[in-house]
Amino acid sequence: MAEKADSELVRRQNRLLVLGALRQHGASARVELGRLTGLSPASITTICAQLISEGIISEESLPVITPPSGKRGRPTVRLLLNPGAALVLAVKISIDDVMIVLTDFRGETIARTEVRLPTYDAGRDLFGMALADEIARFLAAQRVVPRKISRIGVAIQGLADSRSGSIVWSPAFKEGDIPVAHALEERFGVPCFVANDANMIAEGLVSADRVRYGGVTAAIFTGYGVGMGVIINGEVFHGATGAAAEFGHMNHIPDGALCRCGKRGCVEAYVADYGILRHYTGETGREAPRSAVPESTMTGLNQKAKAGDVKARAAFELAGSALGYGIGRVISILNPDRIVLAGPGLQTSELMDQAMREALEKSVVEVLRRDVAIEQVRFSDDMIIRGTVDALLRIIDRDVFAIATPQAAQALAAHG
Amino acid sequence: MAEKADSELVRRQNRLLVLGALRQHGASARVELGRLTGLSPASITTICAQLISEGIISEESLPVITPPSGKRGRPTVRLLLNPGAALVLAVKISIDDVMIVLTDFRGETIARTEVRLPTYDAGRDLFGMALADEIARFLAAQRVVPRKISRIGVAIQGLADSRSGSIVWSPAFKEGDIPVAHALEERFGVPCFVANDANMIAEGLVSADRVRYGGVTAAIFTGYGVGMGVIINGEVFHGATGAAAEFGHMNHIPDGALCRCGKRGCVEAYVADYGILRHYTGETGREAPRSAVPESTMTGLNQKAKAGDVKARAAFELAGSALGYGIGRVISILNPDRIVLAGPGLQTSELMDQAMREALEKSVVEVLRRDVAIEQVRFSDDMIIRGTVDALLRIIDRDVFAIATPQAAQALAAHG
DNA sequence: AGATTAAATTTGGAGAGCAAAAGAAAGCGG
DNA sequence: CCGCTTTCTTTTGCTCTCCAAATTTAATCT
Repeated sequence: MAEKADSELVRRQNRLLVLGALRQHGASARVELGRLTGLSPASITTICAQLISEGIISEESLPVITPPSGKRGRPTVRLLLNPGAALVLAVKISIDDVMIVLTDFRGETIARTEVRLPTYDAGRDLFGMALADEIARFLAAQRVVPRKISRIGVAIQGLADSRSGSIVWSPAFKEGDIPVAHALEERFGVPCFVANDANMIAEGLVSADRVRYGGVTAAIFTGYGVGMGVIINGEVFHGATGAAAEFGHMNHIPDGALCRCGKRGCVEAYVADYGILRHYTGETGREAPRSAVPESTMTGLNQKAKAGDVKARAAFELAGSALGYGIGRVISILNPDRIVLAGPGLQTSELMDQAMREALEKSVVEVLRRDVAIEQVRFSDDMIIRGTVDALLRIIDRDVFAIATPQAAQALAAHG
Repeated sequence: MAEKADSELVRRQNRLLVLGALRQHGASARVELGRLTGLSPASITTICAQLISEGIISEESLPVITPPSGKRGRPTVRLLLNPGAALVLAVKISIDDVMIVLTDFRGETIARTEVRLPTYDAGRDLFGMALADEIARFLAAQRVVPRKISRIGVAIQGLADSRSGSIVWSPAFKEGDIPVAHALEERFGVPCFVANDANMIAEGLVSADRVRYGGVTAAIFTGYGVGMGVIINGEVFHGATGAAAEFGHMNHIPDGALCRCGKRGCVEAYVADYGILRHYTGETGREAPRSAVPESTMTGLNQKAKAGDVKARAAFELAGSALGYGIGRVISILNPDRIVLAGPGLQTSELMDQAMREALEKSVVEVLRRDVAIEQVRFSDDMIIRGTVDALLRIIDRDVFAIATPQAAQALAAHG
């Protein structure tokens, strides 16, 4: 059942509203915050005074000589998130590679690094320590005291367990069930989460456009792997254990092509780069390659298809069809109002796009399809880190700064 | 973004908490409500006094001569939902058949009727009126003034559109897009919703056991059709338009068996009674039968399978396999912590159950399956109406009675 | 009958938001 | 140049909420 409500909850909620408005709209005057949140000027004044006294936001310092604004009335004083209020650390783990990004409370990047770190052959018990070492080295180089970090978020390909903070299964690791969050929390004394990379991209989408992606959206990403993030009422849906939206490993054809996960017939085994390539060369039964397929290979294959190569065309059509059936199954279960497709594959191959739409028409009744907007979005690798940062900042807003500190409230009351 | 919070929201939330506690635990004393809701005795007193003055709840009237309770201290005064606070009307539409149930605010049935009403050949424009006529007749017979009804809920097989309140597609109707809610709202001046029957059963499950079904649960119902209801954080998930969880019409095999919906390869075309029967007789390409398969037919088929009939065994195994692959796909997308299976098919056929589990093992990696509890629940036809009533009452609690009427508050303040 | 126990209510206070009034800081206009 | 207007912000006074603590109520126990 829901929580009981009291005045503390009211304050928490309204502080969150103010922080959210500032995050979404950038520097804003108090009147503007009033409009955005629906709160009265009086309440906005009180809440902002408290947030300022806590160092979470600050008034914009105007230049000494104010230029004529051309507007009458008392000039607005814009408020902005205080960059130094918190630091967050976003980590993206790929095969034998780690990207670490440090941002301030506004989400501006302070420093970033990408380093080689063995993952595939890393032992279950040692990886967390190795990652912590790498992060510690990065922080030391940046002269940042670990304690100053407020949250750490780790994005991975594959299955994450949000409860235990571990990597359940990932193509980047030979072993499974690798604990990560606990090791980082121990080392740095900071809460840490582990999540699927596609879910993090979805976090980024919500942050970028709350209106567009605020309903029920399924965002599907194709490339070397296939991932999905599901947004329900503006919140990324993680499922019971954090493994929701495993679109890539949803079965497409019983006893079908072998997938990296060891099962047969997964969507990924048809739609991912390596799947398309395998179907072209005709070796679908073999284990998938470990290393990524070079982009040039896929571009080349695409050109062959365009030139009329029958085998290449068949491979792309098979991929498009699998994707279409997969999307159809997602529509049947989730009834989304929007499907976002991102990934190099679709953008380059009309063949695949067409096969996808045909499969959708064949497998889903029109009445279920008719209200779903399907759109393509440009994908960049940076979206994963970006989304992880967005998720981290949202967590801090909600779990840390929305909660009023009694000291600040009292201090404010004492010498108003 | 979320709503702003104020004292009115606090009251609303806490009143809802009290109503919810009374609904779930039945008659309870004020102390008990305090324990259940986490509210202080003082607040409980105030809230209950207001709810009583509004006629929503009432104190239990004790017998004139109180028997010795054996307990010291001031005796508890139990509070209970006032049955007469509201009336709700739950309607279940099947092929050429309508069930109407009138219940009080506690959910106790006041009257019920089941009448023949042509649906399959009903015109799109006339059905709403015809249904309204039938309801009006029922209410007249019960001497209930339509205005006394607070909400109407209509459960249907097939696709409902919650926004327009219409039946988008249903096996009970030849035509599609049949408006229903609007006609009833016009006639009776009462808000009305239209929803899928499986979603209503899911509502019933949540009401019956909030703890068990409070996480992410997918409840799948097999029988003449195949349906699913998805529960996320204790709320039934309806999707963008109210058509979520269309498990039965999710594709299983591309270009597979013909389904009632006109597409090929839907789960239902393999798992529903008529699907199993067709596969036994070998006529999977034909249009599905309109009328329901008699239970005796399925029991007979089951016995044949047990006796070793190869074709019967194959039909059940095919059904179980389709169900297993379907469940696997649901697990991949939703990552539920619980799957509930209900329906005569599974309970009677171990063959089907076994094939289902084998398909699940073949199509979903162990790490995704391991945390999902799969349980069987006895299904009764009454669950649909029961769940619709539960949904209606929850709506009334939240949207009507949780909102404090200013008059009542003032009246209370005026003469203590 | 008085003591004990437990439920419910009353009282007084704190914190929240809001409407209305007041204050602050700019441009405008004679 | 100085008052007027405009607009943003703060202050004031009020109401609403919940809660802790004290009080009242109504039973049993001794």
